[in-house]
Amino acid sequence: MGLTPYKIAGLLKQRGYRMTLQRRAVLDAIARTEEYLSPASIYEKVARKNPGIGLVTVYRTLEILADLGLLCKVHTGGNCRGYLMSRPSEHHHHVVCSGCGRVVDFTDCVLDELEKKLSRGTGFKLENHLLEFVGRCPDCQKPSPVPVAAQQ
Amino acid sequence: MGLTPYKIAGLLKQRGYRMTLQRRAVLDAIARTEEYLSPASIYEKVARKNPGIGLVTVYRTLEILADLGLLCKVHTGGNCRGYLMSRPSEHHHHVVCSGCGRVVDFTDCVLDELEKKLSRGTGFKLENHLLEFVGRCPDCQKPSPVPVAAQQ
DNA sequence: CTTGTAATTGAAAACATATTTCATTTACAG
DNA sequence: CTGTAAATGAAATATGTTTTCAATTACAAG
Repeated sequence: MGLTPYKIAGLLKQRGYRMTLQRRAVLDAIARTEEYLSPASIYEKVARKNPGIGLVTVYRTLEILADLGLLCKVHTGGNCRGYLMSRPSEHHHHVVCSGCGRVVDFTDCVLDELEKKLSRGTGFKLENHLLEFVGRCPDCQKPSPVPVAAQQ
Repeated sequence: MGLTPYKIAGLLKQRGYRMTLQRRAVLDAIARTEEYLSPASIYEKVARKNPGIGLVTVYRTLEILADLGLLCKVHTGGNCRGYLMSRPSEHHHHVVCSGCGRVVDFTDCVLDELEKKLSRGTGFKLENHLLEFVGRCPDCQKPSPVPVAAQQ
């Protein structure tokens, strides 16, 4: 499986960033979570164990992690600002649970053929794409779902 | 082609909504535009011809239009709050220009097979998906691009 | 063409979210 | 240890969206 918080610590240092208690806490919170999280919920999670940490620090840490390519964004959940630790570092997409926010990755992206066709058809020079599936995870399909965590 | 502002006026009435000058203006602004627009840029566009209109009214109108399924959202542009008049009413996706925001629709969505596979593989009951391509439209590929309009 | 009324509007305030500023603290190289 | 550049937190600011409420308006019914 992917990057442990420990490995990431090294990565940060390599890039000239320092490893602080606060960054460690943010990393831990995201890494140990299967759902995507909003900045506010990351802050909440982190502040529970580290009272005194500033929301600003969470935002700044998120910016750095995103910059290093360690975070994925989830759009299909409400506010388009859901963050998630990047599991596979190669090209991948997400299946997101509309109940609990849990995210599963998949790497078999079948869009190459369509992309070529669209490029020919529209004249666009395609650079990127966004693909997410939304549905109910097995747990949330049960009568009394036991969600990983209530997602706003 | 799709829905004219005129037809939409009828649709609004059918649903118990009234047709006001302000809603008309918002509809016109969106319908005559090829790019996706943010609430703020819609307001700006509308206010140019209708000074005195409130930004609140734009938000409320957008909510109604979205509720009626007449608007599409664009995520790939900066803020995930880009709105666009829904052209084909059937299932479709977008190709978005990263230069000018122009949007082209396509209806051949090739995700059925992948969806089935993912559903089997993950146990998720899939409900929906989000697919957008981003690239440069022919105009914006030119040395001195002549974008439809500068996007925020 | 009136008239009554419920829907709609705009201004201001409230709320939510995100970023900047700056003095203080801290990680860590030397 | 120590010096210093990086990082932090509080407060202020900025940006985006929603709520509240009195005044206005669309339009159905007479």
